[in-house]
Amino acid sequence: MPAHDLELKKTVNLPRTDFPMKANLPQTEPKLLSRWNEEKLYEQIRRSCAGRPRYVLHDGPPYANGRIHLGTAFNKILKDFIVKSKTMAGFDSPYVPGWDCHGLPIEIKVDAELGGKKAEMSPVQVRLACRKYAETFVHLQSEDFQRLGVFGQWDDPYLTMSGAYQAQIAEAFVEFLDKGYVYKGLKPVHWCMRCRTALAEAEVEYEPHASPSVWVRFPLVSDAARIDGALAGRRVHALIWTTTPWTIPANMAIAFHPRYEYVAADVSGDVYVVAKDLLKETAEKCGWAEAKALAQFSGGKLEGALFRHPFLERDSGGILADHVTLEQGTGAVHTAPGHGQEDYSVGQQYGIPTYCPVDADGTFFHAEGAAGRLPEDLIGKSVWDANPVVTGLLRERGALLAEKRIDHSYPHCWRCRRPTIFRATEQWFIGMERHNLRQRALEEIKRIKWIPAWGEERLSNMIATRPDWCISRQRTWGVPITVFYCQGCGEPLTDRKVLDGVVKQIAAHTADVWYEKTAAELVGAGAACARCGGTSFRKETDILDVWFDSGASHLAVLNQRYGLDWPSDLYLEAGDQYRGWFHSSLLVGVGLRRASPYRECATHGWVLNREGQAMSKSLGNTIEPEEITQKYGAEVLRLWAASMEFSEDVRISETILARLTEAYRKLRNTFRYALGNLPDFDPAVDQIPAGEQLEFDQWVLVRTEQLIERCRKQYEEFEFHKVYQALYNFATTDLSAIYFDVIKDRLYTAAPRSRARRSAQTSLYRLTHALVRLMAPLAPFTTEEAWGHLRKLPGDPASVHLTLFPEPGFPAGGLAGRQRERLASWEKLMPVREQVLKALEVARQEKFIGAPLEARVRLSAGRELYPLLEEYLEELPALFIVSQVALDDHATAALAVHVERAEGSKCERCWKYSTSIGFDPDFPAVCQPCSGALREMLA
RNA sequence: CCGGGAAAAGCUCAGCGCGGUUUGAGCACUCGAUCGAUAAUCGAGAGGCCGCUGGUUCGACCCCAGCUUCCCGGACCA
Repeated sequence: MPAHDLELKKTVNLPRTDFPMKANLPQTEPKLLSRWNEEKLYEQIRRSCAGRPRYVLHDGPPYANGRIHLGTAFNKILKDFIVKSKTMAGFDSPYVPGWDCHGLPIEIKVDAELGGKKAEMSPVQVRLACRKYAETFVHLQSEDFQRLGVFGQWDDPYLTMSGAYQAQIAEAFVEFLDKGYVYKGLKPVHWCMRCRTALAEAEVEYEPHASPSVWVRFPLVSDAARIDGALAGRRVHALIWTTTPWTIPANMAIAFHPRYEYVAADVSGDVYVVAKDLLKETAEKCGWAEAKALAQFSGGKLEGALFRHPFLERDSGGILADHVTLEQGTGAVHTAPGHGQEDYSVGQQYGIPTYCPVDADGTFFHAEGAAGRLPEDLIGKSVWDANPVVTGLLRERGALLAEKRIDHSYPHCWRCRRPTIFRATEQWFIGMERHNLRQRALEEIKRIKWIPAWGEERLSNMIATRPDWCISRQRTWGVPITVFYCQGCGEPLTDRKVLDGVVKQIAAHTADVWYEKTAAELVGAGAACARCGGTSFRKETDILDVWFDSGASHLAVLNQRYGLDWPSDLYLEAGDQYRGWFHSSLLVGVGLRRASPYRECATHGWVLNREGQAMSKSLGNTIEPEEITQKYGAEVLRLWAASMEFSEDVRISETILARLTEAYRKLRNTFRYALGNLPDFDPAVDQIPAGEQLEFDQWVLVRTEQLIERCRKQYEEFEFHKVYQALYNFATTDLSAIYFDVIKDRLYTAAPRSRARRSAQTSLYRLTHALVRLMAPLAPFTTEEAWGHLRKLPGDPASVHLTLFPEPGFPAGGLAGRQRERLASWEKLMPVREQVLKALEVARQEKFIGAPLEARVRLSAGRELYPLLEEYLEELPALFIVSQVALDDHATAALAVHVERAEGSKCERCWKYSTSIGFDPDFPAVCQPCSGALREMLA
């Protein structure tokens, strides 16, 4: 390169900036995070929002067990989008994160860690171990979430195991009790008779087991003709099959499927009602030589029929249930509500008592709740020993038609490995019909805004059909059900004053106080049993369902303590929470506050892998958030979350992340280009009023205004993927491909302080100022970095996260209406530009030109376009990035583009071809405009 | 099996509350340009039985029904 070229190059205003091209996110993000921490940025944001209208997103507590996964990361990032965008839209939007700390999964993990030691430990010691376990993961998860750039009150989150929260849970229970929602009832649960304990689903293991299966007949005692005329006067029986003969004493009903076809089969005089499709198999099992069908009818006919228990003095009614199947048995299902979950729920529907004559040891006793006294042979016998006794009784009465051992998988206790049983135990319930709770909840659902709309139907269906809420668990790690029982008569003590006193003690000492103190200490002086006047009590040992804990979060958190209001504006969780948190929170809200704790409820989808399948640890197809932050940076993970339509299931894969990394680079380079061309631009003095800018620079500002409008609206509607696409398309198309490319010549070659260059810089500055803020909720790290490199206007805070979104009128404010109208011309010129670029491409393919600046473009156009092109002829070379543009006088109908070699020679400074090279003797190698610029620079 | 949801270029998304020309964008891809945004930038091109099958209609990606696959919750297995 000749010496004078070097000299000329120095006079070109090339970009320079400290904003690096390479982000190095995994290294730079933690630095920014610690800076934000030191500066207490979240608190600054809170202070800056004082007095604004409030917008409360109430955080659903993740379970404090294990590290975060992509699902929880996705959830938190989405919440952060909402909180940050609401804040920047002018709301006071605090974010108080929380954790769900009680419950079985933790207790089981701790159990496993403690092993045999647990037996020697007191409940308080076990609870302490659970608390420590939960604390560990609260801290780990907190760090993980903060690493993602989620802003919030991390130094004071809500924990369901804190004393205050536990007291709130207990208080909520007491209120439910006081208002009359709570009752004590029986419900079958997995029960280990050796350990004398209820077992959760997670605590039973299925192992092979041999059971004595039996076919038993129940004679019909109601009018057979009502089932079918052909049965009048016949000896009709229902025929049931069961693998647990010992539950026959607890039989209370016989269930039929409402839509299946049944036949009444004559077997040597006795008539048996059996599902049509199971007749053949049943005949084989029972050894019937001949079974003649007398009648056929649908199961619905059997509802209300009465059958006599084979050896007890009571009748079992015919009922209808969808759970009856045709896979095994007879299609007539022995129903013992005290010993089976489905039997129980169908029993509830028919108002059949949950009768359970088996005690905690698994032995029979004379229980209340059903007619017919058990034979003394059974009393005191364990259920396993009772099997032969029952079959013996059945055989004696001629009720046993067949018996056959069956090997099947059967639930066993995970501790002692013994087979378990289903046994009705006393449980606490919240009655869905009490005070019309169900109906009121359904009404309330209609008032909530659901995003997406189908959420309403989904939760309504669940609430409409759910059974009463069983809120008790036979566990240690949780909030105790704070009820006492009279030692004398067993009556529960539910005196509100006493229970309120307990709540206070929990608030002061955590719920451990329930286990540390005696009943007498907790009750205090002066309490007496309402029934017998007794003054000595024992404590309830059950704890509350953890869904009750988290369902009460709105009571514990949306209050003064956290500076929040009840109800919240929004809940946002994955779709599994219709069964969980959305559900329990609504019931607690409607029950205790007569309204939903959320005005809006948004759902996001599940995170799936590349093939669209669920990720699970057992399949080993998971990607950890930490992996992504370490390899790509949290910003890329956030862009991933932003680019997805979150209401549907979303996918993640290496390919997707690679794309996003590239998109990230493009966005970053957009900022870099703008910042690189602004080092000598002081917005306080160098800005040109919009009305005095070049039209093309006005045009890009108006485009920016449209972008602002769109983005603000889409943030408001939580359509983050549309914000992302809008921002990204704007950066790639409007800016990189068009505006930046076109103004490059002016920025580089015009005199630094010329109006032409300052006009472009003004647009660059203003659009960057807007763009950085628009993108801040999605990309908090990079926008903060860019903001730091952008010169501030008076009033601009140090952090972009303390700013508001740009107003739609911000970029081109001061532009007169007439000027705005003129910009429509530029929209019309854009298609012309596209055609010119195509023509240049053809010329390039033909090797007629290389760089576009070697070209002169000759246009001819029809009547419509010609005047416009003529008007803007001066601007066209810049817009097309060619050296010259000529316009043919005889206008053709359609636009035609001809590419010619540019006239003159190449200016060594601006590289455009010109006939004015050497015009200025002082600068012989440059064109006339360049010499002018050079003179200006030297002056 | 029941309740809810989803299916469109390789990827991420528009579009279709009001059915009507060959369905769009960006990225990725291919080819080319540039070497003054340079581990950047610009241009052009090629990619789609709009999951399948029926129906309504003069006409369907769009409306209706059924099916297939996937996801969430529940039931069953127990």
